[in-house]
Amino acid sequence: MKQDQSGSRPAPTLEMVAALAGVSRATVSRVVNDVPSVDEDIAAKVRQAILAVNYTPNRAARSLASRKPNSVTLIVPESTSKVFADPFFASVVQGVALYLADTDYTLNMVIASEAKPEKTRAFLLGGNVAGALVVSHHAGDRSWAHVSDHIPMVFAGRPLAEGGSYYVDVNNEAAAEGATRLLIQGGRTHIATIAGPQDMPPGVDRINGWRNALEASGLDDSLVEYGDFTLSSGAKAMRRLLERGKPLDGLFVANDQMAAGAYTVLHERGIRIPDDVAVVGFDDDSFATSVNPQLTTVHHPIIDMGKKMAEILVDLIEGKPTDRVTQIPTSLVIRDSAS
Amino acid sequence: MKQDQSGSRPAPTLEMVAALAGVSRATVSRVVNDVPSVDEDIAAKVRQAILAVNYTPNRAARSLASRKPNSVTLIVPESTSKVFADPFFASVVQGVALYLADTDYTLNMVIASEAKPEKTRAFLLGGNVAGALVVSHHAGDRSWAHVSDHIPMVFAGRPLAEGGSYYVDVNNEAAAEGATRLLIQGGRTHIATIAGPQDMPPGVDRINGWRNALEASGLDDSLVEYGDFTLSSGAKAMRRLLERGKPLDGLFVANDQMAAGAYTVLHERGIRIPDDVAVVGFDDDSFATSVNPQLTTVHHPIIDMGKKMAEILVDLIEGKPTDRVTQIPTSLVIRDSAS
DNA sequence: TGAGGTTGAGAGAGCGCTCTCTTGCAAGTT
DNA sequence: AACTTGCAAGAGAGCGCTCTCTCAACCTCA
Repeated sequence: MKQDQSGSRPAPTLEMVAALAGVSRATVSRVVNDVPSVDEDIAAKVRQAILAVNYTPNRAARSLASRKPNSVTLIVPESTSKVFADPFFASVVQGVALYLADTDYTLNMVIASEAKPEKTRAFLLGGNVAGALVVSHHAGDRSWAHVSDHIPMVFAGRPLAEGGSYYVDVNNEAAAEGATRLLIQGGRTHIATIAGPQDMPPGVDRINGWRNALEASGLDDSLVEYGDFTLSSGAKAMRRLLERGKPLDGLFVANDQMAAGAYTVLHERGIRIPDDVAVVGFDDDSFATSVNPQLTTVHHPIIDMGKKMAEILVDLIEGKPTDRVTQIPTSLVIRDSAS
Repeated sequence: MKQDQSGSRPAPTLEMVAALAGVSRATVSRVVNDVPSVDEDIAAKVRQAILAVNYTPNRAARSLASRKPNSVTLIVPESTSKVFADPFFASVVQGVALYLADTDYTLNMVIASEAKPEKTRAFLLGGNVAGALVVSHHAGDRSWAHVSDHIPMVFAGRPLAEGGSYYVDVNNEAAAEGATRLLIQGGRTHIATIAGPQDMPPGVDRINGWRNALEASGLDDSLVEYGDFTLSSGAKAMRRLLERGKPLDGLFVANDQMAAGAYTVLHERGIRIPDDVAVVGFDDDSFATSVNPQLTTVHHPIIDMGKKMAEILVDLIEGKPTDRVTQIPTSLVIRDSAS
């Protein structure tokens, strides 16, 4: 438990391995980097020496010598980080970290202060970072345009204003349409929606999907109320929907958290789910299985999204041709609130 | 939007700044590192040159030359990362990142694969990292003992088996005791608890706090049921509590998520909160304000915890004397479920 | 005025790697 | 036998910094 390691022996270097194996530094470097043109006998001897001294390459030296950074930054705008009470953030990070674990890139994280954005920008442009991932509620923020001229960047979610940036997203519109179609197929004819904010791409896309499905079946699409993706806003929207006094037997909610809010109001009024009103949510987060009856919802594969973002970023860094927009497939999880 | 920057001019170096300012590289280095013994006129000229070429120090070179890493790693065991549906993880990261933003350390994140722990260990011991923070459900996992002999480490939460490691935590026991005392002061005399798992320190400490408060007032402490911190386990525990058929007018729940589960059962049975049963939770997470009536709960300052962890780690790295255990103060947030 | 002291800037040797270039050697060619 | 080829290993020059050492310039005081 000696936390003081001031006097600890320094980490073994390439040089030491070379000396032990009786070869040159260059040869050890070749072995470490899997350069094929090394005699197998020699390579074996080197590998043994590496194990013997427990050698690990020094990343700083490597980065310096090769003239390229070996880390990738995940940026979370400060305002966004405050809102992350949902598992979205943790899951994206998880996906990203899992993918990068198998590469030579290290993941670092930055909370981008809105007060001094130059600080983050300087960090990114200082040549210390090979690329960046942005997880933001205001995806595609124009403020990153300048940065993305210099280093590869990949965004989580479709930017509100498409600007040629690389991003990965789920097909919110198609998924919402599918969810609504389930309601229609279940025989529901008065289908409302609690939509998300219309200044966020998922908010816009999900309501459009709902509308598409209704139009395709010639159903009424006037039963719309808006929330802000929070539980309480979902409850309020549900109340407003009910106060309209119109018939209502199906409900598509733009995320599970608002659906949980809607549930409380429905329960209050003694409206049965799914008997009186069938409900479909979106995201398949912890709320979906927390509520009773369990929520039928669209599964949003966030970890996969993180993985894909990392994959695309690495491809970009290494100059591989890559599609600018990537859609991750969703699936409808049928539980008890609609089927 | 040119993602291809292969031909972009290289980042400015110390050398370039020195040339522009007409001084030596060493002098620029002094200015950058705030060494006092530099003539103010010259320093001003250098600063101007730095601005002119938009110079940012190369972290790899710095780390190499100074022979010390400039990054700190946040480790999340794979098994833990899967469970992080709660905002705990995101908040700790946020706190850590916020603190480090004002230091010269960069935060990097690793998901420690349980399958190949040597990989993480090699990374940490390879001399590439100045220190590490561990956020785990099984805090104080003995597997880190070897690592902490070599680099400073700080854990989130008290390890189950105290082993001399540095950690920061809230005083779970005292906080739980205070929460229970509120119930007693409110005149409740039959106070139950839904406790957490007894193989996790918060689970143990919180039930102990509850018991302490009851004993101090000579009340019965037999009304205990256990959950695993999930919503559904809270509901089940509540059900078991009610099935005992004993009088019950107060309830302390070891976290808000289980409290939310208990709520659903209480509502089902028509038991009024707080009129029939007053409820106090723990954590003050999003569940506390999602439920109706809003939950009186212990505020768990997770962001502060992250900040403190980072602060202690940096102190450790820089050799400053530091307390081994740090308790972050909690506060009781009085809402509607008990007062 | 000159010895000794102080202060501030420059010189230059690395830090641990990568990578190009060169060298040495065995095999193939005439 | 003298030559060219081909290929694997070594030499050595950096990468952009830090930091110690050295030295010039200026002070101070007898």
